[in-house]
Amino acid sequence: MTTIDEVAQLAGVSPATVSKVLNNRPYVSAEKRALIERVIAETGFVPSQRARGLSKRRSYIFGMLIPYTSNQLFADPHLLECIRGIEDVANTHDYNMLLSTARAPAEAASACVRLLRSDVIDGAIVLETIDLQPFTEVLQQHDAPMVAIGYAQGTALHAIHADDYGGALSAMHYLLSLGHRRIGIVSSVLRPFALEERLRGVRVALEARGLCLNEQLIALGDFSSISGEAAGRALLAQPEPPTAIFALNDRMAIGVMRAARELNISIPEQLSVIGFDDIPTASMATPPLTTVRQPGFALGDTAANVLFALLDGSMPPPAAVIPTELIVRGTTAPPLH
Amino acid sequence: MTTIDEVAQLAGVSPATVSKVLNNRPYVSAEKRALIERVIAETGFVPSQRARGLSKRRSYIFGMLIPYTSNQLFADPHLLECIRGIEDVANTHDYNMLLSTARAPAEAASACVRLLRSDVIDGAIVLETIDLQPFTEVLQQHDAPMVAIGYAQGTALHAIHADDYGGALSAMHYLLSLGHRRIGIVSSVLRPFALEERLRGVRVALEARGLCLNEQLIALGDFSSISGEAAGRALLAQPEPPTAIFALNDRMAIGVMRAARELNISIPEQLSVIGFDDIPTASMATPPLTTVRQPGFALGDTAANVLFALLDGSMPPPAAVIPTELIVRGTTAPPLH
DNA sequence: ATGCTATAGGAAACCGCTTTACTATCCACG
DNA sequence: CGTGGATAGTAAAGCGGTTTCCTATAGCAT
Repeated sequence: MTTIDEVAQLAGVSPATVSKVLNNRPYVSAEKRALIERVIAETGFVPSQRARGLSKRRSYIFGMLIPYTSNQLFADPHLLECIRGIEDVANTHDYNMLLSTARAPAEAASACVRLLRSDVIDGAIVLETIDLQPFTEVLQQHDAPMVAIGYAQGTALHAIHADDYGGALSAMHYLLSLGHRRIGIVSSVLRPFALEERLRGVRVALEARGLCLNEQLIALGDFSSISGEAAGRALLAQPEPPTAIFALNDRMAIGVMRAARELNISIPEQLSVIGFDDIPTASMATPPLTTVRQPGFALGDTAANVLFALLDGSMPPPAAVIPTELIVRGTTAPPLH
Repeated sequence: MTTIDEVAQLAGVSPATVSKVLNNRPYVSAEKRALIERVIAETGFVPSQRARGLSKRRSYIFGMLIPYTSNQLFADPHLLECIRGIEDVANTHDYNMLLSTARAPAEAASACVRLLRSDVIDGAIVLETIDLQPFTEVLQQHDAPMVAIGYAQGTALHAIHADDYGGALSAMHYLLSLGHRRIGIVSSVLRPFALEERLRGVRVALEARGLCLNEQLIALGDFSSISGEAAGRALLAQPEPPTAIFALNDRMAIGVMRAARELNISIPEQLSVIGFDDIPTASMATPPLTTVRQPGFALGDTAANVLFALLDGSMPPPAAVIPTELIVRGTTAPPLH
């Protein structure tokens, strides 16, 4: 392993000068700089992050905390996009990402504290599906750079989330404008705040037309397509079935489509379906699913950018909302008659 | 941030003594040890991994390299189990896991070299879906601890994989012993070596009965359930359809079941289906899927253990094969007639 | 010529912990 | 009673970079 001293010796300069070149700082003549750079290239020298971190008081690593319970959630292509966005930004900042999956909710915060105190990470991105409450304390003791992906109300964490409310609102507006009045909703038993916001969008859209959310037309799933299928079946088995179903995520929407097909209900003629997320399979379903796009990449991207802003000491806005977009495809049409 | 010197001062000893306590090493009297431990507890001191790593020449972090292309693969619950197994072992060794997703195949190896040279990681676990060839070079230059999850032939990497061959063999034996003779296979266009091995198991089982693999009875998918559905439909649409279908992963098997249901072919009466992996949804399907269990957790667990063996300098076996197990559930029965 | 500032470069301290000497006791044993 | 070996503890030298401070020279105006 080459060290900075070896490079210095080979170039006939002091390590201090090599350091200046490495951090491209002034007060090095063009010739020496070139010489040193050549030696570095020849030896393939790469500075040790350990040593560098010790002086700079940085580890150049941030933590990504995901709840292990997010088994299905992790499987969500949306999260993958998110991670891609985060990694993209991390790479441009020469940072690496430590993955920490917390089993129990309480564990997450203490694991995070441990990682911070032991200088393993400089900051963290937390998925809101982890209970964020314990993190408030962490922040107070540590004022470490931390951002949450999700709504993190009452936690002093910087929160980044998609415009769930607006997305649901526009999905419902669209269905209503097509003429639908009996609209089924596939929600979930477990209700992260994002879902709460989507439901709020649903309610507000209905109220704007003088309608209200009919409890009978709500079915519950667990985000999986299988649960969506069951929910769809339940809704469609009602004496007066809905003419449209808004599933609060794509996988459940795809389940609903499956249920409809098995009941010989044609989409979109007899039933309109809208999902939420715009996962890759949404556009590949038959017919392709109308849905609300949640830009995962952008979410990850801005979350990471906020994190780095915090690391650099600049004060980013306390919360960022990433816009969503209604993608109209083939599963929506005006109701019959 | 408390340092070891502060602790030493508070306890009235030298930092060297505190270090002995931290690494629980001998030559410290019981009283001093107790005293120091109390001070540590009171101050909440946690040693800095940066500094510790610098002297110990370790970072206590290993890399987990996954190809980003494994979009779907990453979504595979199986991989999740694997990661859980890895993390479990990592935790007991006080190691952390750095996640690095490589976009291009070639990128992976160079990213890995960078991480190793810059002392960010001490070793790595690589998914075999990454092209492992470039890693051989890395190993030669670096002899870093590295293990591959998968078959890594010709790469000098330590390989850990499930007994794909044996699993496929027993699945086929079972179908054949039930009396099936026309057995459809759902394979994949993309053929990682694991799939090759499963196919070999299929062939050998058939040959043992004097049969051979009929090309007509092979359909190709891409591991997703949607592709499995298409493949199932194709197989069942044949003039002389198979009486059993062995899908080389569970998600495609579930697709096959969906195809059968839509064609009003009852399972297991008119068609037997076997999958591979035993993902959680397999047991929740209706009827529950007969499949070959691939113990993801054990895979991750032993991969990590081999890695740590390498780190400690002990020589582990060059390759480890994790046994698979046929789980008979409700989708298999003797053929009709 | 004299001062003053900007540029180049290096010596050495430092980051926080580990480890290698090295010293000082204490105990047993011939 | 001297000697040797274990035990307890510490000072100081790393680990591999960065950074502060200091010196030397050059360029420029006075």
